[in-house]
Amino acid sequence: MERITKQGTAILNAIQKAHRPLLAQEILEAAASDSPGIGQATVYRNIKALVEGGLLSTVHLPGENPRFEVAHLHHHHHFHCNLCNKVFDVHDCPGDLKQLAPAGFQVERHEITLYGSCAACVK
Amino acid sequence: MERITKQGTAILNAIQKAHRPLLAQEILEAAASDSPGIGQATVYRNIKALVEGGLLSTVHLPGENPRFEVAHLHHHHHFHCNLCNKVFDVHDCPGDLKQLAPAGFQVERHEITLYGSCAACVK
DNA sequence: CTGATAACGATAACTCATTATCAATAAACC
DNA sequence: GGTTTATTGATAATGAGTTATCGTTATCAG
Repeated sequence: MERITKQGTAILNAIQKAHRPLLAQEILEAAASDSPGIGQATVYRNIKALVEGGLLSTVHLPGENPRFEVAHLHHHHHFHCNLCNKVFDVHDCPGDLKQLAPAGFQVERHEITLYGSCAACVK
Repeated sequence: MERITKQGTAILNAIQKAHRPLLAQEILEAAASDSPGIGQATVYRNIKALVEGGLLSTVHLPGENPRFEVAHLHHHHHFHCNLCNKVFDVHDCPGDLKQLAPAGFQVERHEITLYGSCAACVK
């Protein structure tokens, strides 16, 4: 990705504007409004390059395809809306969960996924 | 699954003895010690029937293939060992996490995955 | 403006888990 | 034990997501 292209700009823009992790499919749809006719191969190519370049991070939720969001270093979690299936960042965290693990287990990291209805769907 | 077969018994036995969620591949390997030469199609067939029959529950962890464990009703979480890649049940829970979500979001459920080293790998 | 070539789009190919097919085997009722 | 047929095992097929291919297009350095 040495050159600046309309498609690449549309992809990065779509992800930056979303403020939430997007599926490859969602990125394609969002980027298509800026760059009509954009191909899915282009989306995958650009995502891959952006992840490898450290600009994006990959978000895995249980039983879901990977989503992508702008890499931000601070620890956070995710909320999956059961109605619209969108995923949102949750910036709060219950903190240390080491004490949950059985004796003898060393906890290095944790992932929390909340499920329910997002603000837009509750209305 | 109207008949009791050596393979079916080996599969259910393997899962019951594991006391942790197993991948289809792990079930195949464990059942093979009771029933050598057991085929993977048989494992998938039996797993499917056991899940549909309510005896097994499916465990999805982020970015992982489904695992299967004996269905038990109580709320619990999971621990994924980074070294041996086995998954263990975590029977403790921090409790209500509704307050983590942004304002306007309704939390119905949560999933927690802990990552680190299991007791066997720590030694 | 022009040439070199990176990136694109369409589509074929690939990966990997899972499911379907089907002849052979083995439960279970007689 | 014999018969029926559910189940098995080997393997082909499937499905969904992702990646490779390749001719075409468009970026950008000169």
